[in-house]
Amino acid sequence: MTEKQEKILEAALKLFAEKGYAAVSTNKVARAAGVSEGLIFRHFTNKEGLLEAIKQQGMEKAQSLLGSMVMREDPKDVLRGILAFPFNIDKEEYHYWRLMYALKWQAEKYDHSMSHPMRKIAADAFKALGYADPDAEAELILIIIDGLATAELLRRPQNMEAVRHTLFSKYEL
Amino acid sequence: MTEKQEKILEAALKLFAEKGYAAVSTNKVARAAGVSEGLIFRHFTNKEGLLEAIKQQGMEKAQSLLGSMVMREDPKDVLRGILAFPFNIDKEEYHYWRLMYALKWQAEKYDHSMSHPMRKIAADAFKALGYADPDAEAELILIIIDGLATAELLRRPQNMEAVRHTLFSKYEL
Amino acid sequence: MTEKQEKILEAALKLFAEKGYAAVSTNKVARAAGVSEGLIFRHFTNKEGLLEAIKQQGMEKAQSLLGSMVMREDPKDVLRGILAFPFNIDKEEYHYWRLMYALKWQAEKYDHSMSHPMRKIAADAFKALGYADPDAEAELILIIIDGLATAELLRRPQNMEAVRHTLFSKYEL
Amino acid sequence: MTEKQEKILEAALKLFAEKGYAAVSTNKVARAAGVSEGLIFRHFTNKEGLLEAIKQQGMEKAQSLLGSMVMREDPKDVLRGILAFPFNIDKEEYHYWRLMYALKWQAEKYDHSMSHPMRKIAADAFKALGYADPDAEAELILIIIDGLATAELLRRPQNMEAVRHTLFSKYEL
DNA sequence: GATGAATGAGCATTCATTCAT
DNA sequence: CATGAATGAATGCTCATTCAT
Repeated sequence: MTEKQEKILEAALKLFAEKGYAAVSTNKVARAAGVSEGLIFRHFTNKEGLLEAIKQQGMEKAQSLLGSMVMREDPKDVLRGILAFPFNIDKEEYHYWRLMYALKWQAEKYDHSMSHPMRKIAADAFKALGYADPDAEAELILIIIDGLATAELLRRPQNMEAVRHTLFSKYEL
Repeated sequence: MTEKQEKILEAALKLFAEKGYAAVSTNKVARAAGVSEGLIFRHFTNKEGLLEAIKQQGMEKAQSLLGSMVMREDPKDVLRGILAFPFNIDKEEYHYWRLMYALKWQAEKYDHSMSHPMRKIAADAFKALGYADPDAEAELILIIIDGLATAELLRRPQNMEAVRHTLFSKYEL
Repeated sequence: MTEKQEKILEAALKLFAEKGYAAVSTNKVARAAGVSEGLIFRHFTNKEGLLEAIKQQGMEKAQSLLGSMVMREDPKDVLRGILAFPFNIDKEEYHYWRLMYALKWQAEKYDHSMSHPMRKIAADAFKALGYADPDAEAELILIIIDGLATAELLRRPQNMEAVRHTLFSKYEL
Repeated sequence: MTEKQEKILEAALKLFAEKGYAAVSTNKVARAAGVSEGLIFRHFTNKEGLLEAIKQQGMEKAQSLLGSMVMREDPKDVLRGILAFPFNIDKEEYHYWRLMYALKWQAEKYDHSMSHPMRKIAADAFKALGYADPDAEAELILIIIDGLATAELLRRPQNMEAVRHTLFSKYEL
């Protein structure tokens, strides 16, 4: 991965996240990256190839995030870890998650299977804690996480700490 | 509103919701509506004007939805009404809500103030029920609704009824 | 000629003169005339038909102008009459002459034969006054008139009265 | 300036001069230049940018023309130089001057200040020759030049040599 | 006579992509 | 590896014109 390749990925991620994949031209990406337009195609074949590379890069980040959750033994710790995600999206990852969430809405561009492993982990935790319907609880917790991440990525509400406290109380965490 | 005008709105709503506003050309809208491309501009001035007309149309639906929630007296009924929304998105409104949720991610195209009134209603209900931090509870419930609507609009999970039951239990509804 | 027909001609003349025939759409003409676009075509067949009608209307004005020149007996009076033209373009005729002069530059749209009769009249006057080369003098005077009209229509120089005096001196008028 | 850039400029100049700026589409320019339409915009940004580039190119020609007039010492030589212009528009410059004169009639597209320096030079010459009203004489001579150029560019009268002789006699040149 | 909905071709411009250098 | 000239299809939009009412 050359320096210019990274510049392109960085610029594309930022622009795609902010304006949307379809609304950003390769020309704009090239200019933002300080690179000739042709270079994008030499390195990534396609505009879509560029998107794919960005997704790949982020998938790795997501995987390591997921890894840290499974490691815990105490099921409450697992839930704490899972629920912590939307409250801890740091600046570096902000653009990436914004793009991933935005892409969800664009039909062909998104792979919905990504959240499957997390659902399994959550269900196991709820089962261990003796919840009545662990699968539904897992589904709900994933849904809540999506809601929280959406709020964090789009509106950045001021009282997120209070929300977090309220939510954690409901699960006695 | 002529017949062709409605055809255009209908086709545009469907396409914008499915593929995203930026990814759908006016040409495609015209063809889907069985109409000449020029007619779109005669009636809606702009591609953006077309979007605006769609939003307008949906805003009215949303307002009547909101209206029915405020009318209730029992705060639990209010919460039931609010939380019922994502479970009751019927076919007719499906495209509209998908578009609205998708547009959220496209910066300039979305007005975030839309959810303000609902937040107020929810906070009042939680206060009446003696919840410790009604504002945080209201924020959380809006976030959960966003998560639920997203799930319903994008993935249509099979166990939504179980999720609904699990969620309502948490609020003793 | 109905009232609306006249409104159309008036509006078209003004717009064509100010912005140029090609740069003005029939839509703009209709709106400026307070008339439906279709009406233009009912009355004038074509956008070009509209232009033709305007030219026709003006041709009549020009002819009556020319007529008044021929009537004089004294050749100096004839020259005075001819040369007076560019200094006496009144408001009502301003738009018409601006359009005619502008159209000259647009190839197919202009009939150059219009100035023929005036050339003849001028040549006769110069011959009567004993000028050495009456034909060349006539050609020159027509050219000067074009220059004067151009100045008057485009730049409206402040010292036109002085110019007029200077010019008339040269011909001892 | 690549070869294709020059082809575009050349073709655009010819077409704009013959049919008028507004009446010539970029598509026609591209086809006449044997070039893809997109290339016009890569090199000149705009259709207007293309016009601007043409004007720029011609302005330089005009400047060198003007330069040669100021150099003369004898005021009669100066006048001869100035008046010679419309009689010496050679083929290469023909299209350029036709375009410039045509643009005059299109309001926003023309900069009227271009003739200012020439007016000053002419006025100085007439003053040196003891003419009664040098400013009016200068204005008149510019007007005559405009008339002559118009005739030359639009009608190419056959007896221009005789006209030239007649005119020069009036100024004893 | 008059309207305005409707059309299809054309417009300036942008786009993703290719390729010689 | 990197550039930037070049392309052709597509885009949002405007145009002159038609036609049912």
